[in-house]
Amino acid sequence: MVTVSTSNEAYHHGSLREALVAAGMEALDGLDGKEVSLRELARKVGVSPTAVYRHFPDKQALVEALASEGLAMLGAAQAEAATKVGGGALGFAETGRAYVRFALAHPALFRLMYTQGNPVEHDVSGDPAGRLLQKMTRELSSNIEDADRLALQAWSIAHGIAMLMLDGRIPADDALIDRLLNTENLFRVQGRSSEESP
Amino acid sequence: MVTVSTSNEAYHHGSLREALVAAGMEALDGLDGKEVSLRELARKVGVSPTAVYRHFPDKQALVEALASEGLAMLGAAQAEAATKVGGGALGFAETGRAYVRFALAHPALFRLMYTQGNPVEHDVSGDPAGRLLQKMTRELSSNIEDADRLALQAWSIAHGIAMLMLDGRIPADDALIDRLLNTENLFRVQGRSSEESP
DNA sequence: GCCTCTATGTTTACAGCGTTCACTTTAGGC
DNA sequence: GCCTAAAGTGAACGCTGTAAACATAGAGGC
Repeated sequence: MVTVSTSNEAYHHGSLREALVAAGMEALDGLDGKEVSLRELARKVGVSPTAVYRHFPDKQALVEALASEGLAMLGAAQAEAATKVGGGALGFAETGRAYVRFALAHPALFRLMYTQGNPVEHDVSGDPAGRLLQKMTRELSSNIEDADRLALQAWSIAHGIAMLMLDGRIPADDALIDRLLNTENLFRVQGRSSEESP
Repeated sequence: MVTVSTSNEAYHHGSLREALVAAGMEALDGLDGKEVSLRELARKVGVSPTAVYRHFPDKQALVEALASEGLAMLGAAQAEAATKVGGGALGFAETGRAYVRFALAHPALFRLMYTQGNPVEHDVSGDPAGRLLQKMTRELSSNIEDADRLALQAWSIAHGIAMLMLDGRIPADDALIDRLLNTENLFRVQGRSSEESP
């Protein structure tokens, strides 16, 4: 039973949707492997399973609501991390760390955000974290093309680290995050690879 | 109904396990979002659902069998791609491309390999793709520490690109794969970031 | 050549899931 | 104060993974 913020049992008053999302976010903290169940959330909120369908067309829609809530949280965490060090290139690096740390702090939510969430299909407008990333890289780069490339690369690295750590492929170690996010060494290898090309 | 390789209906003869895995691999091609069902595989093979439990303790074990089959396929694809260009640094770069291409070619299998598969928990011995990666990076680097760092970074980038493309966050475009895997530009930004640090 | 034992299958059953349909309750506008 | 539309309920369907009891087939020992 989740105690909804204001009036305790004031359903039939429009708060069910928010209560479900709140219960969902709460349920997502603590279970990583298993996925959240619609009936379980209904139970937690004290309502019959079918009541959910008055507020969401199906489970997918409920899950997407959780996903976009998560994206907002992530965006906020990144923005805070960036401004705390004064923005700029240093702030940009900090958003990467914040990204991975967020994933480790909320494994189930993070997974859900990217596997279930509305795909945003190459449009960044509905994704606060994506918007911030685009803004920062465009400030750092001289032209938009470079900026967008950098944005996708940075995103890929951070996302890869996060996922591999969540999946237990790489130790979920804070120092390792820093070591991997620092990509100075990659230049050498890339250069060598170019030398060998005909 | 999947037609198992040798004798058509020679169950009760030890081929059920292989038939199930084959049916699983077949089922995984063609469905991305949904996950494979134990009962469905049993149906495809023409056997009752509970027969599966004579060969796998539970569904997870069956899924892990599929995962390790997938890891073997990936390792083979990468090795082939690397040798085709003559190995070396160029071959190393090629394994990255092969990794992402494999993910795009077998989305459901790839997801399953990394989210469900036996975590290998930081031990690379049961993972052919991981072994190859370790071998190549150690050949490319002067010391083991640099090599392992490079390995994890390269893995992270490729994995991030693959996942973001599978999840529809980034266009699944072949040219984009190359653009993102080429990380020469990252050096500049990283350098700037260092300048600003106190 | 028969008998038995074990590996491999089947049947039935249970609890949980998402979802549909028909129904009831409730709150608010006239 | 009624009436209507919104919101929640209950029963049911087909699906899932899994457990327990039972059936059968084939190999090995005699």
